[in-house]
Amino acid sequence: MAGNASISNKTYRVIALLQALPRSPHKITSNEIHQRLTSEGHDITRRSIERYLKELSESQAFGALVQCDDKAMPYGWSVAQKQNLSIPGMDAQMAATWDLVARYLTPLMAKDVLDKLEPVFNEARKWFERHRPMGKRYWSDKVAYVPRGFHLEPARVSAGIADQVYDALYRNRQMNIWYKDKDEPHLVHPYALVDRGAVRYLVVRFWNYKDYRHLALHRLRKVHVLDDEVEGASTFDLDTYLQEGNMNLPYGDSINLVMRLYGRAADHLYETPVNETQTLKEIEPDVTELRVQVQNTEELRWWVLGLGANVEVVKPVKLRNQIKLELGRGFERYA
Amino acid sequence: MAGNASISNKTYRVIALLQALPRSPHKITSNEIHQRLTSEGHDITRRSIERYLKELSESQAFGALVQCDDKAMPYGWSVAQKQNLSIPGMDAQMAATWDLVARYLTPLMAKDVLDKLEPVFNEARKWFERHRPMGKRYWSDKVAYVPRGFHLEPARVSAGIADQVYDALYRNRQMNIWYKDKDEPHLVHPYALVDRGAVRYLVVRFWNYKDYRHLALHRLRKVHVLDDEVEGASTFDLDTYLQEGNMNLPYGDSINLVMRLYGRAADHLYETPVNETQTLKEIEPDVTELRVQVQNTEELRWWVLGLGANVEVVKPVKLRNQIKLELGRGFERYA
DNA sequence: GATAGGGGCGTCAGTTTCTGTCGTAATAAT
DNA sequence: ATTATTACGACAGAAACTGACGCCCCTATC
Repeated sequence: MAGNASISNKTYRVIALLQALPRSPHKITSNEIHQRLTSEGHDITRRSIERYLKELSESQAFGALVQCDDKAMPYGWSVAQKQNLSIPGMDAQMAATWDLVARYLTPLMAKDVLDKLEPVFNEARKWFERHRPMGKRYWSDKVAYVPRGFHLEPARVSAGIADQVYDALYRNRQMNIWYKDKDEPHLVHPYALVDRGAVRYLVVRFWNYKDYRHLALHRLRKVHVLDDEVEGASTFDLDTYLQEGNMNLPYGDSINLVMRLYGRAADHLYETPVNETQTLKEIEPDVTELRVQVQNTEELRWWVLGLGANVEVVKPVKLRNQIKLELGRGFERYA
Repeated sequence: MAGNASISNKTYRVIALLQALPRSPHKITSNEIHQRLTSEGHDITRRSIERYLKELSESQAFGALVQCDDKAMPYGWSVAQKQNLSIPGMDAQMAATWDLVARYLTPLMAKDVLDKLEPVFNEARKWFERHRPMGKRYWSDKVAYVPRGFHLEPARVSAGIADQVYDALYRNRQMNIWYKDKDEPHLVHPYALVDRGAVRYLVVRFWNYKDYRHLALHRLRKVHVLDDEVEGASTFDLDTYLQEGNMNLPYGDSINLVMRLYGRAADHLYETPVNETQTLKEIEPDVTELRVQVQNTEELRWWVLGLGANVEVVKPVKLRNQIKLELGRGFERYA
């Protein structure tokens, strides 16, 4: 034991080892683990690591947590696909929370992202399974999540593509991409990722071009990450890029909205205000006046239009006229 | 060592111990841990557990993971507030995924739920911190999440209330609640939780009443879980309850919607279809016909209205007339 | 298909560390 | 005041862990 804080305690070594393991289908050799642990300050022989791995993979203690692919000779070790171990462990509250998170995210996020979260959700599900009160209703039968708003299907991103894109983005690497049905790869420099809920866009610059382009992730057929660095990565600033309106995002001027709400239309705003600047005043029976400072965006217009005849925009006049015009033109469609 | 699979391996014992620890501010005594591990099949003395706890709380290995409250005599052990340890450990993909999940959920979920997830998000954040490429842009500077739809603030639920409600619901326990500004507690039987995004409702029956009521979680000021069982918990069925329209949820008849979309309004439906029954056909230049089978709900009408003059509902005639009427009445507001 | 470099694993013996037991002092509970 | 619990130091036998070494098998490369 040299002077530094080298750890010769099996427990710590094993936990560090477990943390070094990738999740299947990725895998790692005992040699790589050895290097990694050594670089983390553990003073340990490779033999010990081999022993730990063997023991863990044979133990039933945490249910086939550690897997070994011994088909090819440098064995590949990994954590089983769906297994997960959290510290602190699950309890009722946490399992309920994960259950809720799963419900929230399932309609919202792309499949490939959900797949990554699956092991955690699975851990929560298993907790319920194990602690299921006999003859009683299951937790998930007691909870419903019914989000507001109309639901559209998220675009599908093939497994593995997103991983590589994230990797390139994270490590500032150029990449070759096969886009849509083009056969030729294109060399691009990735700068940022913009998630619009259903669709994720990658902000890139094509080789030899100056301008930024936006690629929808689900249109990438194949990706190959290169070793060359992205040029100018440190000068690109996503915030200002978005603020400049480059992606038609809902950034608008701040306006002081005054709106009349009829009937029960205002009810939900008491529970869930637009933001903290909101004030509501009942100016006559069944008529409530909303005043709030908001961004003047496309989404705001959707929201107002969606409320239909239950609302009337008073100010700003410009927005009032826009809404009026839109309603009028819409009505004409049906004439 | 008796005949059964009792585990006398420190590593496994310690991991089991770590999983038995609650997260601060909850805490557990060494005696309780002993009971729990024993019931899980570990054959171990309390002394060993005490030794493990001491060792873990003094070790720097996982950064003050285990805490001890030694102010009062049966010491209270816990996992530190923000600490978390996942197996398998973080990698770039997973950290990026958690970062994204945090972005998705932050505007969506109530504060108390987010607090529970904080340690995981924190673990991801720390991973980025540790693997930050020198002088390079931070991961979170490369990613933006800009959800579609107009954002309303989720209602606030005080910390601890939700925990107790979940607990009562999970364990089928009656509870006393202090609702809104009423001073008196009410005895209720909780049956289910319905999450509407911004607001969570608890389906309960008040003591001595037959009908079900809905309580918004953020209106509960205080909760006291009792030891008495909920009556009739096993006969209550949330699904049918909701289907019967008891909560004005967006469950509607299935209809075959035919709609004309003008200009670029149809574009996003190619990327993010309504559902798998959707078909799109360009019937004339700049006019696309959408056919899809959907639930005829309030949210559908919001969506259609929100699209304003860019769409025209063709069928069903009933919906067409509703939309027409709504647009007409809306327009009149501005006359 | 020969050969070299690794990788996996059996063995061993010294050493470390782990464990249950017991005793004591301090702390809560009654 | 008295009783039950708890924390913790000490100890010694037992268990396990470890690094070293060497053999054999696999794989890649020529």
